[in-house]
Amino acid sequence: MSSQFWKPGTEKPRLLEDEEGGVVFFSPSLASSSSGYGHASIEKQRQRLPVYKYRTSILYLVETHATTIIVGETGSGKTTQIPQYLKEAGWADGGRVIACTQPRRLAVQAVASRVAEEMGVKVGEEVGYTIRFEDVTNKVRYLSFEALEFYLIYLCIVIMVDEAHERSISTDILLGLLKKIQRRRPELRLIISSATIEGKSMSAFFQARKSRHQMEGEELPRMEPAILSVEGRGFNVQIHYVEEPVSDYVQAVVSTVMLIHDQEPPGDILVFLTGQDDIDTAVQLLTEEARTNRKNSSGLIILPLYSGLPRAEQELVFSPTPRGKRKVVISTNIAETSLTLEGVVYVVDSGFSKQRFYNPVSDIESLVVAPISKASARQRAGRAGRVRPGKCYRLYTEEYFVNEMSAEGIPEMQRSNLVSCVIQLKALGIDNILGFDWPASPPPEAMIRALEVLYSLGVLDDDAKLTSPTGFQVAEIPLDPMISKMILSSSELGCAEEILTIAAMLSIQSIWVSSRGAQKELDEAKLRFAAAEGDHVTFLNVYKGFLQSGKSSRWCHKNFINYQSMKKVIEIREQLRRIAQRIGIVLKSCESDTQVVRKAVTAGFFANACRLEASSQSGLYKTVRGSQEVYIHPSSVLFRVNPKWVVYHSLVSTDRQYMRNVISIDPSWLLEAAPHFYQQQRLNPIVH
DNA sequence: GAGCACTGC
Repeated sequence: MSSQFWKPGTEKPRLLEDEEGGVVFFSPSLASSSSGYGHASIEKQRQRLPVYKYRTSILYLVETHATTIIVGETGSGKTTQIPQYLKEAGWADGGRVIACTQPRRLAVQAVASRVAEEMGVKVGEEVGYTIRFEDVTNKVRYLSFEALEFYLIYLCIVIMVDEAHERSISTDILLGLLKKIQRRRPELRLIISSATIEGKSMSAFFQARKSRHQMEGEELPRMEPAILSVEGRGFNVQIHYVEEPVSDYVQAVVSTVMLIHDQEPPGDILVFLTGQDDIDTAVQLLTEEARTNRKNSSGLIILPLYSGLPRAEQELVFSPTPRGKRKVVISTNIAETSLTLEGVVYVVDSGFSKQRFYNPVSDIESLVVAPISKASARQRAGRAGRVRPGKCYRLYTEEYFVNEMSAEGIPEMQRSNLVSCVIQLKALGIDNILGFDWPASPPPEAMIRALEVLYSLGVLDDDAKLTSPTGFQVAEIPLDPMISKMILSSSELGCAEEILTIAAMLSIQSIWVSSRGAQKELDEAKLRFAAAEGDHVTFLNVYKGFLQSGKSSRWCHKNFINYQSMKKVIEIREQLRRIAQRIGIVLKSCESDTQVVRKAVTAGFFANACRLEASSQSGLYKTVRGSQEVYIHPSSVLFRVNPKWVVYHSLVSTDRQYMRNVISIDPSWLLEAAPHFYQQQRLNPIVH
């Protein structure tokens, strides 16, 4: 392999889409290695990608270093190209596999098929992918740690962890695991790809390892990570700051957008705000402003963008801007990483986003508006430079950006509930959870809380080992352990068919069409399905109705139900049913006996039991466990009904703690479901 | 009377 280094070039790279996706596996090459690349035009296109001129350096660094950190913003083509370079250089020869992980599954197939196309093969041949419930390569899914290790040791030779800067829980687990595995298998090469310069802390993480024995004359890569910077976006973005801090960023957004529209040449505007509230307000203000105050404002097309938006409305932002018009998209963070808008030349950055925080003491996750990091700010700005040089207007001062804004966001690991994370590690056979070597350690309180919850569910035993069979079964189900426990209990209670429906319904965002304009109609539609027992039973009614309609989209429309969501529910339910069957769950229906359904829900969610305060006129509940003050969410069918005892599926913590998806229960079920958790004396004074 | 964004053993 050549040891030639790349020398900085002068040519500005042409901009091409950087794909994002899930897990791409390059299976061992069966066909002759490089003769399959028939399309000269594809070759040319590949060579025009910014990453191409780093090809030699990347191959050299991977050859000589155990870990290579590649820093570069999107648009470089690294996701699609680097695995191909490695394959062309022979890394996939001899039955070895090159793997690349991605944080978002939607685009996984997209990357895989794009790469397959470039290589002139079919997906599943030399290029494959693995996402939830779907494994085109048939190599990685449902493996225990031993099997995973086996897989990594004997098949994977290079693993590229893409978008590592996002620091999601799964990325951090993966990084911790890979470091562990690499110690035992020094020939394994890692590529950590990150959009931010945090490469340095990543480097320190992979550097800090115990020394290992190296055989005399053994050819092993250097252990200290290499860092390579790859240029990404094609066009400069000029940054503008405000001179004084703004007091009302929604108002500031409105005036900035109008300013751009008045003074700047054509080009779409992308605005980053925090949530639906902000966005709707801004859209309204801007629409009004455009209508009344400005003469040339007829050319503005103002569109909101957030994930809760109905599909059709979401798609409006992708329609090309008509000549003579200017599109203004007012978005949440969804446009920062998940969606890419073409044609954006101006970005307005409020400097805030909604972020999740977790309090392990109260066991409550909350969503709060918080300042973004520098890394985030850069990512937002970068969205202005995709088609030509752009401008980014930051609604905060330069002084603030330089001196006060934190360099990186807080890793998800340090601001989340960790039950799923702990069970995942346990399932991988990692017993010393508290001693696991994380890229960023989670708060010990959060770890301990997660262990407690899993213990109370009967998933872990006194030695914090997975119980048999419950623990192992729960670990097989790719859902929150409380949901999994609910499914297991439904087997004994004879209502697994119903509970699988509920589990599928709970695992998607919302089955209702969100329509602020037609709120009344939506509420009325909901009433048609509303069950006195609560939201879970209401889900069963909706599901039944959907099936009876022949899975009709018209029926959904008529009833304010999101057809896309229902299709997903059917799909997820089918997948869960397969898993349930495999782990030995008795798939029976309880017909219309809703009591057993509620008992099964209670068996998983007993920790979320709440009692209505006797004196409360306002629907105030307190959690049985921690006496937290909570309220039923206005979207629940039990809103204003306020049964005495309920369990909830999740809490939304805004100005108040709201229980979402609530079901009424009998308190005696709590003792049945978790006698160790609710000792007799804790409930007695309130039961009677 | 109210919903940042993702994923899955």
